[in-house]
Amino acid sequence: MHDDPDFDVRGFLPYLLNQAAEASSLDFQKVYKDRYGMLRNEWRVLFHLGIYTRMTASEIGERAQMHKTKISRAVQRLAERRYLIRQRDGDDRRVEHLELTALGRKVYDDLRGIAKDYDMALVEGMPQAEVERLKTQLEALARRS
Amino acid sequence: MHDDPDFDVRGFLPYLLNQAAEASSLDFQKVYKDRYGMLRNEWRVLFHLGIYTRMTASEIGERAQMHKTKISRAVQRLAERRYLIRQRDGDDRRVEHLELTALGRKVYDDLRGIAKDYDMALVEGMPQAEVERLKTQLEALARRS
DNA sequence: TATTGTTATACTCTATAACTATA
DNA sequence: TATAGTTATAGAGTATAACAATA
Repeated sequence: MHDDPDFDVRGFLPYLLNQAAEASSLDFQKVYKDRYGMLRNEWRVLFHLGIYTRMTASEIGERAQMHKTKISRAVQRLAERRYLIRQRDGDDRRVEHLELTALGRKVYDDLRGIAKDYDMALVEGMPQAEVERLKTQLEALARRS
Repeated sequence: MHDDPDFDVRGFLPYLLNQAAEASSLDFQKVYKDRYGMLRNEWRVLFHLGIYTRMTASEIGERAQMHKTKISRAVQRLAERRYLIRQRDGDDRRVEHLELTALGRKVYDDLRGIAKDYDMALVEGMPQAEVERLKTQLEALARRS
């Protein structure tokens, strides 16, 4: 075991994923931070609302695999900045429906455009089919465990 | 741009990488934390010393893409636990050479064995060639930007 | 009793500047 | 002046328990 040659920890998947995630996130992180003063979880909530239009915190939690406390704080800050509005549900008053404001949508559109360019630059020179396979594999890993 | 249909932020690579990294790291994190009270950067320094036997902090920094302050603190805690020893360089007394102790190597061997099993479980059912390609792609993304 | 969302708290992780001791 | 490594500090990110309001 001490001399087991057939496993190199440098190729340990969680390690490689972390390195790749960190390196690939850095520049984009600066964009939503410097331009809009947003944190990562706020960007995540924002883009989910950008896609699904109207969601509750619980729904975002399921989709984004985020704990409710993260969402609660992200929503609060996004509401302060007038990027979203909250509407109490009429039937179940524990629930809040969330939607982007016009301003929030502008921010989303801007960031989505930048994300798109950024994404393309990351996989530059990589055949489209490989990109698709990579993303599918990452989705599978994210769901696993 | 508002209605640009050809980019779905859910497939944004930094996002997918982060989700996959986080999900895939969780269980293993518990092992080095609960069993040895180690933090992530300590595990990283430990396994680099496990592989390269004798390194300076700067060398680890280059290999692992870690800032010197992270290494400094990780080394300190590993030294406190007697997992490594530090030796001043004779020629240049600013430099310290780091090596695992017998205890440190035991810990490394244990964690490496667990990492191996863990890694295999993560890619279970995936053809070996695809695993290799995935890891190569992640290494490339980690080096980029 | 269970669920939606909030608040409090502690810990982990990162980034940066300022420092020391050597060179 | 520059480099190897340390210390201080603030901010970002996570995890968990306890809570209020509602069902």
